[in-house]
Amino acid sequence: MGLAERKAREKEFQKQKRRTEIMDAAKILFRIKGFSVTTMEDIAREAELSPAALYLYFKNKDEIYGSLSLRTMDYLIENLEHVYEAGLNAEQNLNRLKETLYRVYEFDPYVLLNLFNLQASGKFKNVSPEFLAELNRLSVRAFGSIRNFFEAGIRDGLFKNESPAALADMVWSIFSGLVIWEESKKMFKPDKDYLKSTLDLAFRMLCNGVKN
Amino acid sequence: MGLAERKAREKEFQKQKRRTEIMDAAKILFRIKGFSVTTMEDIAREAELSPAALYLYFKNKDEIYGSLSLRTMDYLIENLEHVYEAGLNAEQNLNRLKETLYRVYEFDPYVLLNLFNLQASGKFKNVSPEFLAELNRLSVRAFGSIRNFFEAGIRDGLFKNESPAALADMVWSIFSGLVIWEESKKMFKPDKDYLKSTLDLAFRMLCNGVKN
Amino acid sequence: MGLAERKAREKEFQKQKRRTEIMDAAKILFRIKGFSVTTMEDIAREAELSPAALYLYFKNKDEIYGSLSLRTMDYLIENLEHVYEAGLNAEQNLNRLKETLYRVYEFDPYVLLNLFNLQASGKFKNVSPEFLAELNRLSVRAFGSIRNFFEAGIRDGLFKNESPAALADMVWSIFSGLVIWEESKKMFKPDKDYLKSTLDLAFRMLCNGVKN
Amino acid sequence: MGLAERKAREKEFQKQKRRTEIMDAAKILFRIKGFSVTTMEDIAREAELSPAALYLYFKNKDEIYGSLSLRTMDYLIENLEHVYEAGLNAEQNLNRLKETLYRVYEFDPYVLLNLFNLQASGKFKNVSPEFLAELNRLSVRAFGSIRNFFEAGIRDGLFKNESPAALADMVWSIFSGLVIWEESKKMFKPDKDYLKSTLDLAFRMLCNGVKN
DNA sequence: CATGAATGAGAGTTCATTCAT
DNA sequence: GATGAATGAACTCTCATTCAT
Repeated sequence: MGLAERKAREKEFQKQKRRTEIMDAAKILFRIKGFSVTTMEDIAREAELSPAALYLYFKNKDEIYGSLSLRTMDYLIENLEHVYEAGLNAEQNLNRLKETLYRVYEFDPYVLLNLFNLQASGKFKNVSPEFLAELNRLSVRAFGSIRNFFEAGIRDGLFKNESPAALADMVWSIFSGLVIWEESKKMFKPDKDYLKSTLDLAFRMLCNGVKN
Repeated sequence: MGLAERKAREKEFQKQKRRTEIMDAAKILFRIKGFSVTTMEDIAREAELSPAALYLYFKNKDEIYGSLSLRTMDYLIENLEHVYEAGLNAEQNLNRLKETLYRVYEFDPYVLLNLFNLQASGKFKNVSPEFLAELNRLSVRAFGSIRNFFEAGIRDGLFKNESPAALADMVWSIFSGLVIWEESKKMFKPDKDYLKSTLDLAFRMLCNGVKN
Repeated sequence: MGLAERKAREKEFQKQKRRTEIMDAAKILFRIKGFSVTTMEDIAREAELSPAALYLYFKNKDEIYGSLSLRTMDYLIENLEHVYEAGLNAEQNLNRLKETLYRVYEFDPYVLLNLFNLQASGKFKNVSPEFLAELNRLSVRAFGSIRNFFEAGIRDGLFKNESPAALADMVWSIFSGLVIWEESKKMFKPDKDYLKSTLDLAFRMLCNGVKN
Repeated sequence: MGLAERKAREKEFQKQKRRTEIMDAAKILFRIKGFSVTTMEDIAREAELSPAALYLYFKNKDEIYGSLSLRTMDYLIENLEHVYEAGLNAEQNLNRLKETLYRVYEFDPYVLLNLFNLQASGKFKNVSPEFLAELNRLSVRAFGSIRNFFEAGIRDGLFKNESPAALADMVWSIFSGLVIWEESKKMFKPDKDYLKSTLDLAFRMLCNGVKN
């Protein structure tokens, strides 16, 4: 009993590890080359497997992308859930939001961007409606968390009385815009990382604009 | 000479017109479906031509994308060149910047986004180094215009003494982030256009943050 | 008017000719090798085209098979419709039926056999339900023609009072059984054609059994 | 010697049992889906083994099919060998033939059909010439048994003086034609079994035609 | 003995691109 | 100048088969 069980767990663990390896390989390539330009062979080479092996772990290419998106979404939601902390002031809370967004960026800098863009488009032929619905549900929830952040802040008198949804739109846009822009600059000077400092600046400006 | 010349000019004009038609067709499709998912046949159908005819006006698919990018870049630069106007206050000048960006967005909402992202990537196999260099030159110049805007504003005491380049980064990021985000929302509710109002809000916040 | 129309007709004719060439190539190969073993490249080679060219004339491999089946079905129905002729005796009418079946065999010896077998199976992934329904409709009609033949013969007192449907089953079975069997013998001795003589014998026996 | 030998025999027995299980699994699937559409994984699942295990008992997929064919052939020959019984009349003897064929059909309704068809075709890449020769030898022998049946009947004055080979062809064709046709009807109405009754009818007609 | 994991070879299909007309 | 017809190259995906464990 003990042995068989441990072996089974070991197996499951190995399988998950492989899935993760493949997803990480794909993440890098999708980021560099884009989804439809990245071939299964590219991913396989990056993951040091044969193309056929990928199909042991994912049903098809779209599912790799899908799993990647869901994973990032989960991470995003998990991190956004408890950002706002009563008792802190406007600066401190906005800072917490900034740090959270930056953490998510470090986890997966690019998939996030295409996420919303892609979920409703006809681009994916092989993705199940269930998956799309799930993705949609998660993105609504993630966005809702940011909106709640501002709602709470306004309620507590920290922020100006603007529409929380509009503020959430704005923060999210600034964040993703920065990611795109700084990522593209990295292509010329791959070593430097401007994101952190530009993000700091943006939140400083934003803070001035939004706090009461 | 008169006749031959006029005919030649007429020819040239017709050719340019066709090129424009093709580019406009491609612009729409790239925006909706993405570059690599859009086929030459799609473009041809949209432009009411045969696929083969496209090759009379462009060397290949990448060149269509390239021309599109350059055209947008030209438009962007032209519009950004004289945004800052001495004698106006911070609000008024930022407003002019906002209007300009919005105008450019209306001209070409999507190519803009991928522009920087794509220029250095391996996505394009058939693009000449010359083209890439040209694109690079233009984007540096466009970005420089925004930087100049802030430099002038700071010199005139309108804006806080932040790094002009960082401010330019920020404005450009906010703008492109908003476009992506609002475009993706359009996929769910295609009729509404939130961009204008979110852009207004963002610039209002920004103004509070940046003005002296 | 005259010219354009003639050209259009010429075009259409060429297209039909190509479709026919492809179908004929496929027919030969499906017969020799079977459907799923025959590759698109096989068909292309036989039709002296590139594999890609096949897709200009048929949506996919299944559709080639489908068109082949429908064509044969049409031919079968057309031939079976007016076999029975009042005023002739049992021998003469059965002879007419035999000749008709033989003619159909010469037109398409093998597709016929798999036809019924395949129409209800899950073997075809890419075939539209409409197509399957059409195929079904045609096979019911073809079979009905043979049943009608016996009904009429029984009504006119030529044949014994057996179930017409059962007699039709029997005739059709004998025919297709003979085709399989004689075709398989041909594989060893490709030059001889036993079908005609075995069919003659079978109908002679049958005639003794069925006539009044 | 006793122990080692018994163990060896036990081993051999177990091995044969497994082979049989695999063949039975394959038989079912080949019948339902056809040879080339049935995958090794399908067979393994049906036999409750891993795909790799199949290769411990058979060299490859073709050999599974081959063994299946040989087994059916053996059964067929064994059953056909002593059908004719001197002293019985035409009806009774034909009845015995009919019952025998039906028994063989119940043993293996489908492999039988393709058997002859396949043996000489290019469908099998991995089948040894020895196997094909063996299969050929068996089918000649099986067919010879039916021919002998009619030879004996004609010699005894039971049947008309037709070519025994032609009569054998006919009987075999009718039988296999009926099986195909009734099997394909089963796809629409899976519950009913018309074969027995249509076979009865056919042999009744045949008997009228062939008996003296 | 049995299998999970892996893969090479090849299938169907698509599409940017060419070229004779 | 314009295009219908054709194709080579590449892509996604499948599956019979192998092999370390």
